[in-house]
Amino acid sequence: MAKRGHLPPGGYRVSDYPTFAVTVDNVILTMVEGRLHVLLVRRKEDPYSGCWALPGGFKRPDESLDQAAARELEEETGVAAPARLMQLGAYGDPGRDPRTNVVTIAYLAVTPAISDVNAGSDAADARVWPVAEVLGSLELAFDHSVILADAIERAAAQLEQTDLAIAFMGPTFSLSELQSVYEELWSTDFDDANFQRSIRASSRNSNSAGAYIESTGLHAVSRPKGGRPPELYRAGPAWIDGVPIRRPRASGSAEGR
Amino acid sequence: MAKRGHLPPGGYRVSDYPTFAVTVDNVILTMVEGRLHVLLVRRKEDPYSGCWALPGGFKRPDESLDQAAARELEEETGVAAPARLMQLGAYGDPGRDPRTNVVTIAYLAVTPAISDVNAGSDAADARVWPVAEVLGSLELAFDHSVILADAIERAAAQLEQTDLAIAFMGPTFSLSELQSVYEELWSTDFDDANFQRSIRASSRNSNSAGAYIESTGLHAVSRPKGGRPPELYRAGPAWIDGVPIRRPRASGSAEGR
DNA sequence: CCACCTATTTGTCATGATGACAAGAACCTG
DNA sequence: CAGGTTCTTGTCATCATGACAAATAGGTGG
Repeated sequence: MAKRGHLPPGGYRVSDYPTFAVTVDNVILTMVEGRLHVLLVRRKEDPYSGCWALPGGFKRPDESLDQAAARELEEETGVAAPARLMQLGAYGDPGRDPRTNVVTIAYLAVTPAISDVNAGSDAADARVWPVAEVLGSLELAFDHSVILADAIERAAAQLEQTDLAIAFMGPTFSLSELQSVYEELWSTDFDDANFQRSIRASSRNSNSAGAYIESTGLHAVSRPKGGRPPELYRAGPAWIDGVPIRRPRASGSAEGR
Repeated sequence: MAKRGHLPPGGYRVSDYPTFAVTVDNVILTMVEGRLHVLLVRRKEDPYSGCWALPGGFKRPDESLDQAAARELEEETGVAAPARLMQLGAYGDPGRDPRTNVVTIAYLAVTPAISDVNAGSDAADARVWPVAEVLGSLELAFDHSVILADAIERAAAQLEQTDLAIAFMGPTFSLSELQSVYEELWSTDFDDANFQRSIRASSRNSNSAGAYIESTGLHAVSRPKGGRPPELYRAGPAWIDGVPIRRPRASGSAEGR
């Protein structure tokens, strides 16, 4: 505060104030064989060289934070930015980057299974990892483990409020694929019959613009292990808000993750 | 990207990358006579000198973002930081500050009625404003109108997930005071009887650690206009999650705010 | 003191959502 | 075709919610 007292009247010089580097980091979640995965890159340079990290990089002055996030994602992994790249939060603890003062803005998005991931020039490698493995044993660079944990929590919360679960799906999908998303992120186990009933109920949103999901007339091709081929659905048009399905509240003791 | 190609092997100079000023801004919401209010300060210096703005200021390198938010709030308004100062998001569009590249991290908190607000040395004035008035006619500095709108939306969403509504209340409160918080932020009108039933139901959380609210034996003193004096409640101990009351979904046409 | 007003609280009832579970349908393999 | 797997339809009891009536506990004006 003393500083400000010495300022010339009518303004102050911005150079009196500390400066920071601003970066963006992306948490890209996807579902592979019913398990939650996250897209990571292996760092090529110090600090944390060789370490796995969230794809991200420095913001430029002439772009918005959202644009920076989308650009860095594509540059480092070759993955096109999903439609809804939502801001997760800012992380700026002193010392989180050993070099200098860095504040990072974390972004969260969800995609269908990613076909090809290509490490950009800044990264030594890039691939999707099972989240359970990453949080369990893998050491991420910086405070990226914290960011990842926050992202998963946020994604789980969003499932109840928005149609985020659909973003995990491809152009068409079965209800059991959709069910696995909710079950994985909420660590719950739905009754198949009741799940279908609830989802279909939210798609009969008589009032709203569109339904949560729409039936295509199609059925999936049968798979080696057998079972009745499921009906295929697609995302409903312009579904905005409402509650796709309600998250069961823990009834007994506390629950971990 | 060309830049990075010329870097010395084994590292890079941070000075090659653009720097930013990082600020924090606080949205402090409170309820005055049943209407939502927000705490603002009048700027003393350029840019936007004389304009009303969210209380905030520059982050220092040796403090966390949370600490910076709490410090700036107290410095500029004399208001002690509420217990739960939660991060709202980062705003970093190019040109949002005419001086230089500034990224701001917005915080959101809720307090009971504030007794005394005192403009700090950086501010010409400080007081609470009705939110309806601010969003309707008052021009805020920078992009603070956008931040405020986002904050209100977030607060409304949090009402359904957490016990945030209690943070608007003083040490003891009546259920109709609590009801007015939900009604104001959700633009709804609850049936008094049903509201009480729902709130009391969430306080009988048999399993969880604590109840949402607890009954004190007391009753409020009667007021000039008459009416049965309401029973007084206090916040329940360590209520964590669950759903205090469910937000009614819009049934008919679209809704503003 | 009594009629009348206001605000809070308790109670009733019909409806709709949810959880548990049974059973049928459509495909696989052997 | 028997038996296994997965998806789908149906039933039933229970619980939460919205609408509404009525009782309670205070005020004010005559």
